[in-house]
Amino acid sequence: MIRNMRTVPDAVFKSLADPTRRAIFERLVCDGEQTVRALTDRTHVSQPMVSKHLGVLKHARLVIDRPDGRSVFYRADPQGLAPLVDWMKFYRAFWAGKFDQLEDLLNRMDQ
Amino acid sequence: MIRNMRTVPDAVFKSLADPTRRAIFERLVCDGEQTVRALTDRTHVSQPMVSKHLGVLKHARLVIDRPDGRSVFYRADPQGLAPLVDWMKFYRAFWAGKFDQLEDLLNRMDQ
DNA sequence: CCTATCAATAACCATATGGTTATGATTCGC
DNA sequence: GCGAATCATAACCATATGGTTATTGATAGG
Repeated sequence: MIRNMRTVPDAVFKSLADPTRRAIFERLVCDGEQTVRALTDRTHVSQPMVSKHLGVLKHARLVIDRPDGRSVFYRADPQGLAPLVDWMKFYRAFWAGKFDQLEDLLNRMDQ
Repeated sequence: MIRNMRTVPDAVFKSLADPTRRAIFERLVCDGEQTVRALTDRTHVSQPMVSKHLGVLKHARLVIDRPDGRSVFYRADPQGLAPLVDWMKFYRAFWAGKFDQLEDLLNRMDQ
């Protein structure tokens, strides 16, 4: 349980720490599978940078790539957020009954 | 709603990206309020570094400090995780019914 | 084929970041 | 009051990181 917190892949936290990278991830979530080109056209950074960011996201298993011809399509992978959810679960369990505010927040997640 | 994703404070994501900082935060969660000294004794880094990390966590509103004499006690603030929860909520809403795995994970958060 | 397009790599740069030791500012115990 | 303890800041260093502009390696199209 507690050991879980240590085994959480750093990669996920590090990946989501950069706003540009989050923006790319959000774009993939909202607009679905897209090529590097399409993503580049919608960010303010260069194509190589987009490729780099996608590489980081891929390493963290937050996105999945699908090469097709000379294009490479990327899509968000929901399972990639599992480590984050597990990490939150730990705090929820620990704080249960102690801090009502967090409890409320997590309850509202279930609306 | 979608705008929420942009207004999420970077500070929280950036704070949690560093493993040493997460370790300090986890220590505060598990063991409760502690002085800088106590925290320093339980990490492998120097006292100034612990102070710096605590400064970052404090800026992200993940911890609260309480000076007392020459000691300064720090404790974790549950509300500080709210931005993270909101961010997750967005993905839950977006993926609801689409990706069962994430749905299951988030449902299990409510046990 | 020859060229244009696409994505990844290389080479490079500036700055942010995590770490250190030294110093300062308070406060406590004697 | 004086020395020791506690924490923050300063000064500094090495490396990681986000960014750029070439360049390369494929593939698609005329």
